[in-house]
Amino acid sequence: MSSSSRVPSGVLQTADRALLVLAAFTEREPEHGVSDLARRLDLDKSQVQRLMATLARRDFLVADPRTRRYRLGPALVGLGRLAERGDGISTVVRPVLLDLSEATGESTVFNVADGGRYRCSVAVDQPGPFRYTSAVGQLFPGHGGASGHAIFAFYPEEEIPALFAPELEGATDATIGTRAELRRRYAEVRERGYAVSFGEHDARVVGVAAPVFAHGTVLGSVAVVGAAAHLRPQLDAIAERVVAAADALTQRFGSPPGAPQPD
Amino acid sequence: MSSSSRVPSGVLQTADRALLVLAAFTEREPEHGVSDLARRLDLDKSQVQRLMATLARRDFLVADPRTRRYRLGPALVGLGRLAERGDGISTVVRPVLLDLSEATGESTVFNVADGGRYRCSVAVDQPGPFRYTSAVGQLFPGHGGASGHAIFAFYPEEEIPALFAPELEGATDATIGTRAELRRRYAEVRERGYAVSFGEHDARVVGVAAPVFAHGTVLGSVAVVGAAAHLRPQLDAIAERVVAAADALTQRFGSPPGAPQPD
DNA sequence: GATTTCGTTGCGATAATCGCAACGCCGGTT
DNA sequence: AACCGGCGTTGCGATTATCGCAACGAAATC
Repeated sequence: MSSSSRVPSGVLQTADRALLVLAAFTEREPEHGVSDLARRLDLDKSQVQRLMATLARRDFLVADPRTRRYRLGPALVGLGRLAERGDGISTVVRPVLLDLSEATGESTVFNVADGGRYRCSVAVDQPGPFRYTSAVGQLFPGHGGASGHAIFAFYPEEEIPALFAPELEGATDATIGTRAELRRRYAEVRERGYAVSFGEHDARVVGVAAPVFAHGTVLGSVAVVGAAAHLRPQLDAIAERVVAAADALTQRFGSPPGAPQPD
Repeated sequence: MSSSSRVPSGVLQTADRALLVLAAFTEREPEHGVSDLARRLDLDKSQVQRLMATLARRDFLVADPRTRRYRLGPALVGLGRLAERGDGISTVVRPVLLDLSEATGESTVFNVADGGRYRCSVAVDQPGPFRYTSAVGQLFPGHGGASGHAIFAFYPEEEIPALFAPELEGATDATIGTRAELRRRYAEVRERGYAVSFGEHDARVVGVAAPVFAHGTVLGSVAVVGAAAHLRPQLDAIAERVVAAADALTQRFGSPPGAPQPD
């Protein structure tokens, strides 16, 4: 063993290390060499080489023959989509939403980015004066709503126009505001860490949303949606809870670089 | 079994089996119990249980506490998206497209489903009379084009209306034809196994596309796009090649149910 | 052209894994 | 109710796959 890596008994070390190798790939570092990763994971070169070869054989990784470095492979694409579609996610997300819903007394949603739009993935409805019931699976245009802002504010700025292009044709400026205004709102959201929408659809409905990241990119957002009268007075406290919930999910969807999973 | 499973030296058995466990999940069978999988993979219950526990600890699987069965977990979502974004995929796809492009003398594209649309993922341009140059990253409405038909013809029929809803509002019937006609075309595509579009965008451009599957769902499609004068005379031969290329990619993105990966 | 760094492979000691068996538990059946 | 079958889980010893070291050739760097 290296040092403190006591595996909690019943965990297969070799398989676990293979998962650590996969988790090492992020948006900022999408490719790794063998020695590279060996140092980072504090494992022997030979071990990492064999792990990566094993992963590559099943197309979980692919080796760029030119650079001899590895990238995430096609096998993960299909699995990722299947994971997204199935309700394994809701098993993880729902408890978090339930907590948030209970703490705030309002409905909560988990939305995931989908092209330039976002899709309602998991929803917890809180019976209240304005029953805002979200339809799981429904697609929303990305440029609107607190959820949309919380997601796309963290996209690379140059990708935004292409993503929104299909929606923006034919949309009036009144619907989405000018590009410049959208960019300004995104800057605000990035600074605060969460987005607030005051009744873009319905004046009495307020949304508060925070981004969920995975491996360095925005994956989706957690939102509280409820009556303006309820939410406005305690906006700061609620925003804090929303951000906390989103951060908790970020941990589950892919640990941020440098923070190993707890034992 | 232990007799014939000679691992090709340099492959870590335990890690490899963990990948086999992941690959066992499909659209048709999105959840598995321990004994269930143990039988299917011909491994001991205890071994599979430890594998799944290891995967679950890193959130690659999640256990439904009620049923005690496992589903694909959130960690795969982030990885899948990252794999889709990075160009590890093109490392695998490009050689296939190059072959197809060389064999047909036309441009080839690999498109992936994205919401109700599809996005150009990898493109190989063949210089010709009509240089049809595809922009990687570009989004197209799902109801059009051979690529779109090859993809969405294999979607569950009940999902189609919701997926296309945002595009269909404001679109004229002339653009997409009636719903009934679309459904009829999809039936054709499913029967043949590939889709042909005769100049929907440009009368001189013909597209031939076949679906790529992963774990039981359509992931995207491979298409040949070229001058009608070239393609029409040899449509059958080209379609056969397109289907072969798509099937080859299906193998790499996730082996279809029942067909284990070769050693 | 020298030198470092890389990815890969061989091999023996070692520790992790494997398979068996037993356990407690739940759900359906008798 | 008692029974039974199947489930997921755990302990444990023999075995075997794994690990770390060292060496190798090739490629990149200076």
